[in-house]
Amino acid sequence: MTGVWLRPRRATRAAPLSRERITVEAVALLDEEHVGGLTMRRLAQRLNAGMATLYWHVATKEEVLDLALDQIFGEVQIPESAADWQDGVRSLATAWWATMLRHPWSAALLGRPLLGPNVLARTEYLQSTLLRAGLTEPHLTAAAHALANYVIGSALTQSTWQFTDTDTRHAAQQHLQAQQAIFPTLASHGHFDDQDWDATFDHGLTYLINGIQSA
Amino acid sequence: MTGVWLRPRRATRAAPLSRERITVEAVALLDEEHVGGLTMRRLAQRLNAGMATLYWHVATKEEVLDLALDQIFGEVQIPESAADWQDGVRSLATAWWATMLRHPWSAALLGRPLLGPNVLARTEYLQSTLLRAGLTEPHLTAAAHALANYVIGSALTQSTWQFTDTDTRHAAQQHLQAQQAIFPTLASHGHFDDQDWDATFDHGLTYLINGIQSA
DNA sequence: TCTGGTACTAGAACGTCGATCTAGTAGTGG
DNA sequence: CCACTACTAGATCGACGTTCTAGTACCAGA
Repeated sequence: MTGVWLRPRRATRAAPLSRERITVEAVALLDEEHVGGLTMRRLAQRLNAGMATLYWHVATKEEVLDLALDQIFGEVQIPESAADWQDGVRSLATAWWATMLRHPWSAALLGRPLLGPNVLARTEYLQSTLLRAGLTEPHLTAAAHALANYVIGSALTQSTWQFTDTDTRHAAQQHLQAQQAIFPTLASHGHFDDQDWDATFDHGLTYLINGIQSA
Repeated sequence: MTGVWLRPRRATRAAPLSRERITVEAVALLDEEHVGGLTMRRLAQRLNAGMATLYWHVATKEEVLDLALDQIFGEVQIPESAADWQDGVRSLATAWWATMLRHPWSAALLGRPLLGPNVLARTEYLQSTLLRAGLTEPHLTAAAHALANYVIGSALTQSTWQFTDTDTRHAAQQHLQAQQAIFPTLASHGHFDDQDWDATFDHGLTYLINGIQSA
């Protein structure tokens, strides 16, 4: 070769992989294809990398899921100024719930300890808000867990329902109607009917907050 | 051969498989080895059957999980007589929660529609109790879902914690202490400390019931 | 007593997964 | 120029969910 200009540029390390890029791509993949669609192979492929490259940055698939889960909790906006603690708690809980529904796969991934920085920051806000509201033990712990568990449970059942295709939903309703004699209340009050989930969530949250307030 | 008594009994179809036996064995296997331990091969082996035999009775592994999940909800005792609706609701919710913790894998399986007969029967009790208490729409739906979601969320977070080995739990606590500057409330109030989970659950349930009552 | 069909069974096979192994290459500090 | 670290590709492994092939036991009817 006679010179730099003629010699093909050495394949410049294309786009070095990083834990951040993996996390972002994992979230995108999960958003598009849910939990079952995330395989290490597909993730590596989308990142234009091989398997070993992926495993260089990450020990297991579980780690990828941990990273993806904490990543989306970063979207939950922490209230900057709230009129009172009820307002702050309500804002955080609602934002948390909305984020999980925006990434419905997140509910299916919850069976793991949540220790990422984003989760901790939001839990810290929740607990400190309740503390400033004057709650003491054991109310503080109980209230914080109750609120978190309510949000998690709501997001889980709702995103499950959201993932169930329309045919199955209709079949479920008919299944219930057919057994009207056994489940009269469920059948007549349409437990599985499509409904205003936002309002139902907010309603339940109000019950809980009021219950905490008057304790 | 000269007679029935001397002729060896035709290998009587050893122990014909049934959906019930599969369900029971699946629950046992899940109890012993959690979700990851349940494979169709191992399940078939424990039933002294081959793969095709298992798939004759059941279409997919998902079906097995659906059956196992509904099976354990049969353990939840439906209150026969309750002093008032608060009492009935509290009994059901507590029994539900306790059952899920007795089978901690159940929380990880929740991301699926719950349409089995046992689940429906308990949901029917919950909703009919609230109806008899005088709740009307939209309170009826909101309260029923709030209670169910609280139970589910509590069982999920708690069985997750229960599955986390002691070392990891200690590491998590130290992790939190080390970041005391960032998460002061969590660090000082020991959000991840071992605690009386029963009391915490009951406390939160009281908040919710009181909130519903005064609505 | 035969015959066809249904209920049920075993074992091998297929494709894909998470994870690892082998075998490197680009860039950096000495 | 050399060794070292950071990083990469592709083949490979064992296990999984599921399906295929090839039956066997039993029952109803002829």
